[in-house]
Amino acid sequence: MSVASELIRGNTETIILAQLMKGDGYGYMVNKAILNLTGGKFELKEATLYTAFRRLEDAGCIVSYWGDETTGARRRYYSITDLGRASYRLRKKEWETAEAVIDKLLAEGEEGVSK
Amino acid sequence: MSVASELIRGNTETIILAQLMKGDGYGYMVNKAILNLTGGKFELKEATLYTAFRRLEDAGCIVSYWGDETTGARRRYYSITDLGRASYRLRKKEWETAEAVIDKLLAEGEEGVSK
DNA sequence: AGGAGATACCTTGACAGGCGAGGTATCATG
DNA sequence: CATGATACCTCGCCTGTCAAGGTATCTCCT
Repeated sequence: MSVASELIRGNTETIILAQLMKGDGYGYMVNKAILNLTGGKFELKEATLYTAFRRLEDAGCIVSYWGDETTGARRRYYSITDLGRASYRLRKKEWETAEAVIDKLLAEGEEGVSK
Repeated sequence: MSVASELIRGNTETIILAQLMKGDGYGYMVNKAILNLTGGKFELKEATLYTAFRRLEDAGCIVSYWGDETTGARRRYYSITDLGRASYRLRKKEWETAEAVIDKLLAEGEEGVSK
């Protein structure tokens, strides 16, 4: 089952930050990494990806620089900042809270739920 | 920690369906039930709640009828349909898939992640 | 030589869900 | 008779997603 993007919404920036926690990366690479990690179940659309990078940079969570490729297409690399690392940890906690809440609420529909 | 609504987005209809799986209910009651279940951590805003009911009804997932209260404010009750029950189960599965994917992607940011 | 496909970036405009702010009406309590 | 709870509804804005379009480079096949 592929993943409904409506359910990912609000997590794209955190997902990107998680990738950058491992080291600098560029857009296309980050997207492929996500695609591979999820076994093809999920992929950020380009427009979504680049607008998320833009928001993260505007917020000071990441900084960017052009790579010095002498061959092939140019690459804009992104590096996570201290603010970005702190933001990642906060967002992850928020996700875990939301996850627990939704799990609980959705379980309400199951039969035989004991009090 | 309260729950960022951006992270709940896309789940409100499923949350409502989960409540209606337990029996007919009206808007205000459903919202209070959610508030209580989450210990005040999460509450649907009225505008969100009623537009979600409208969408669910348009989609044939629920049907509504006016209660016959002889006192107090009038109540519009909602009843889940077979289509709604099927939709609930599907949406719940989709949520579980999304949850697993996001968990995996967010774990990427942790240190000491082995290959 | 030339076309296809991968790599790599970007922007615009539309869409959909959430919600602030406003409204209506009834009832209980102080 | 004012306040707060109950209970419903709508309008218009905001924000994140994404289809569709664009640019440019490189490799591979024919």
